[in-house]
Amino acid sequence: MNLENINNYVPDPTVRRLSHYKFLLENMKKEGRLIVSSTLIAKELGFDSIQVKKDIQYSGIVGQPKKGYKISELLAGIDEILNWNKVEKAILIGAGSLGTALMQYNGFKEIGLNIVASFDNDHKKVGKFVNGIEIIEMDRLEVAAKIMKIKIGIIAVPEESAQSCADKLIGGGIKAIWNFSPKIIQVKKDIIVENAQFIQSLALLTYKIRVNKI
Amino acid sequence: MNLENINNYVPDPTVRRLSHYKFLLENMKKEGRLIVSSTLIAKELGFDSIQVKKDIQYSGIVGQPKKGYKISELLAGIDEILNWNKVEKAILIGAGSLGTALMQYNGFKEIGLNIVASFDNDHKKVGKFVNGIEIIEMDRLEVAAKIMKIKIGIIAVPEESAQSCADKLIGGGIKAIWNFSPKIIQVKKDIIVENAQFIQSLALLTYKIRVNKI
DNA sequence: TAGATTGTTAATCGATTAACAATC
DNA sequence: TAGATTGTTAATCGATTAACAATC
Repeated sequence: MNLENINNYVPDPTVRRLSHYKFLLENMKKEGRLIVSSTLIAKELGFDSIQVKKDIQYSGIVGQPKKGYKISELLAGIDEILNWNKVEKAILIGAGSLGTALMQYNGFKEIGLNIVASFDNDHKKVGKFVNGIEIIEMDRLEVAAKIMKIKIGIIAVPEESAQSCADKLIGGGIKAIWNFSPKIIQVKKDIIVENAQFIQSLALLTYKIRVNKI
Repeated sequence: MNLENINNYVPDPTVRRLSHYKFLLENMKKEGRLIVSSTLIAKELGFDSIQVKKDIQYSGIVGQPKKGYKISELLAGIDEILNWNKVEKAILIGAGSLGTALMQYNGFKEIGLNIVASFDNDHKKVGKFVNGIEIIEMDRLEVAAKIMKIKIGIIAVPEESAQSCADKLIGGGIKAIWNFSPKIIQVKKDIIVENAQFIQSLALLTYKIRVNKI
């Protein structure tokens, strides 16, 4: 473990929950609320209040006994941990239905993820724009990624081409890959890979259906 | 904990990994391979071989020392655990870009999830078909769900309407919800909810980018 | 046989949960 | 004040990892 980062370590389950606190707190802020207790967050999200308190500890934000935490401070703390207070450019591979859905989703900008271009090898799609994002020929990926100094690549292609896409992204200097294909990709260990496969999530759902005899 | 199910208990992280073994093993089967060792599975997926061995134990499948496990037996065991050997009907709410992507994806049928209809309150979309799936008026959801005896509902609508969609699904007799909206929905405790929010996954990616100073 | 792999039990690690004093 | 909530330390729980005999 890297000693320099030891104080920044946050468990993965906590990171996942923090993303939910973010959305809840943004809504509360919009409604004009200023202070929130761990009890209320827990109640709204169906979590345990002790767990919420523990999660908040990682942000370093301190609250006031009897009152709770300042929502603005909590939001700033969460954005800091999740790195959502900086804008990061990303490119997307695969302008199929899933890729299109990702381009259409406007929520990414709010948390600092800016999809600047997409790539596809279907010539019918090349040159078109989806939600302001151009679809570019696949062959130009590596050069474009290098010129734009992109660090994040998003893979939204079928299983068969996921590995070759990952190789191209890495060839283009990408450091982090968000993989939506069901394929586990092989990369050098200095490349960060996060799998967003919803098949994993479906496996949990169908497993629970069986166990609960529904 | 339910004693009747105690022998069927499988940890969530194992369930997630099993879904990956499934895809890897299906590919190996296609290539004509009959036997596989935990070492090879681990190597292909970047997992630990001891962990793979442990995961396989949950399926009850026994292997042969020195040789490994029969791929066909492993696949049957995984399908059994994940409940992927039965066909389950599901309905989808929200025929936007994400809903469309889900309807276009043909991989669900292979694991027994059959999306039989989708619902949307946009009259321009109602009556159209996406990949053979009809888009039906929202008002007809509850009655349709009851008639078709649907147990699984998929939510692919914006955050604001996620809760009301969940209520409608439950009103229609649905027992399990696969939620793609960033909203944590409130349900009675006998309803199974699985969240497929990719924002959670993005949080992990951007967190790792910060910690690794990429 | 030798060596790789399985099967199983034990040790370790880390996240969750509990407990409780301090605080406003 | 009384009581709810924070902050922090300890206990528990469960998943991962290690160890090793059994096996072909």
